[in-house]
Amino acid sequence: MAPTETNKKTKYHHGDLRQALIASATNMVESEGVNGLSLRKLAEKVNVSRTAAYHHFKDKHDLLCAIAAQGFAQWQAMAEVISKDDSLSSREKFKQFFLKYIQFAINNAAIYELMFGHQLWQSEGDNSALKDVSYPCFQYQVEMTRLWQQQGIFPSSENPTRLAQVTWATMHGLAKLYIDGIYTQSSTIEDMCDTAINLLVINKPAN
Amino acid sequence: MAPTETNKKTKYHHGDLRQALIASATNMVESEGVNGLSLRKLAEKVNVSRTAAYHHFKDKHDLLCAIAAQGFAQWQAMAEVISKDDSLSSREKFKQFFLKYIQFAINNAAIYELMFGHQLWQSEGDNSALKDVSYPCFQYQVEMTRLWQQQGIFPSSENPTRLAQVTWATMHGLAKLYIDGIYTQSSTIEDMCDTAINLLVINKPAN
DNA sequence: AATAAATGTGGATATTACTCACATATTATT
DNA sequence: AATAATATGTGAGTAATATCCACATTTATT
Repeated sequence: MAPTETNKKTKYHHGDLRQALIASATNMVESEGVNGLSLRKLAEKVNVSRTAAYHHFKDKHDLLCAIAAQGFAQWQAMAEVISKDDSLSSREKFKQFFLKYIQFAINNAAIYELMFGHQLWQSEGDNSALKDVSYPCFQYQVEMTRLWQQQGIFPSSENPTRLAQVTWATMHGLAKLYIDGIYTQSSTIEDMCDTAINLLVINKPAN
Repeated sequence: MAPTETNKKTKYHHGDLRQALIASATNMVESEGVNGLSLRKLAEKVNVSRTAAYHHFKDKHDLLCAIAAQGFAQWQAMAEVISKDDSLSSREKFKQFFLKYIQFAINNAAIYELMFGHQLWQSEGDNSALKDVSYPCFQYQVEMTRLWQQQGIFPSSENPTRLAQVTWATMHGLAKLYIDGIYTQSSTIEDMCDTAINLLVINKPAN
């Protein structure tokens, strides 16, 4: 997309307002939190009228869903990198998976809140866009869990979906614990992860 | 309805407006979610002026903190009942603790969201009232964890605080998973809890 | 070129949290 | 008991917000 527009100073149409809105909104959410995002301030920042966004997103909820969906895509990409890294043993892959998840959540705290918060999931609005991207994301983790069971890292007696849910729950709980500062101080996050992994994983038999 | 208002003398002062506000606000949060609570509608419901609440709570945030604090007190009471029940073995106590926690979260979903959500914890406002009640609550769990370690339910090699953090994280993650309907269907909550407990606890040695 | 569709604009509305000046009830002090 | 201080109520008003509406301009389709 490089039409002859460079010489035009003020063009009526933006060019790619939708992407500009998502990008700028993501920034605002990251820097000021979810509640720091208002459509008016957003419009100001993108130099566009207050109501322009409504031609690209049904409402604020819809815009937030788009931001969260982007977050899921990012995490999915990271997970695939770990999964396909042949230099790692299965055991190391799980550990990396766990640690990178926490790291991702911490580095994108406000986006993470959006991805997994009640604001979008519990809303009555249409969050199918969110589910469409998050569900395969979780299914991917189920598949990895299945492999980990075969490698003896998790008990093969358990249902892989349940196992994936429990490991995700633990990761999610730790991430929230850290991000919101509940029951914890920031210095202990590594210890917490170590303890969690020790508990969840079947210990390698001493040989 | 339709009370004879002619002979009824409406008092200028309410009597115990603070408690009435907390109670009614709790109801509104439970039935319509956190975002369903507006101070105006609340004032209407309690039959009081829009601004009356500001004599009892600094702002909306302050009122929400009071609701959440009440939630912590309730859970603390439930935890103590389990802990002091002599008819339960230590192992059964942990299981009960885990299951009752999830049950509490599900039965009070909106309040639970308030208790552990970013809205109050991440805010810049004063949430010391919240921390004052939630911190002892967690310390209690640490003490119980210490005992469970002595009973061989958790590895004694781990730091009890870390263990309590990890078990709380798992419980919290499962509760959120269920409540928000992320990655899960409601029918599998019991299986998920079973799997979680199996993973976290040291298996009783076959005898 | 004509027309339709997409994408922009400013004006308007309803809801919201919150502030302010003031009214009335309760209590503490004399 | 009288009075002062304090607690607790009221209504008017403000600023911010999400969203709707009628209309303007640009782009795509025929």
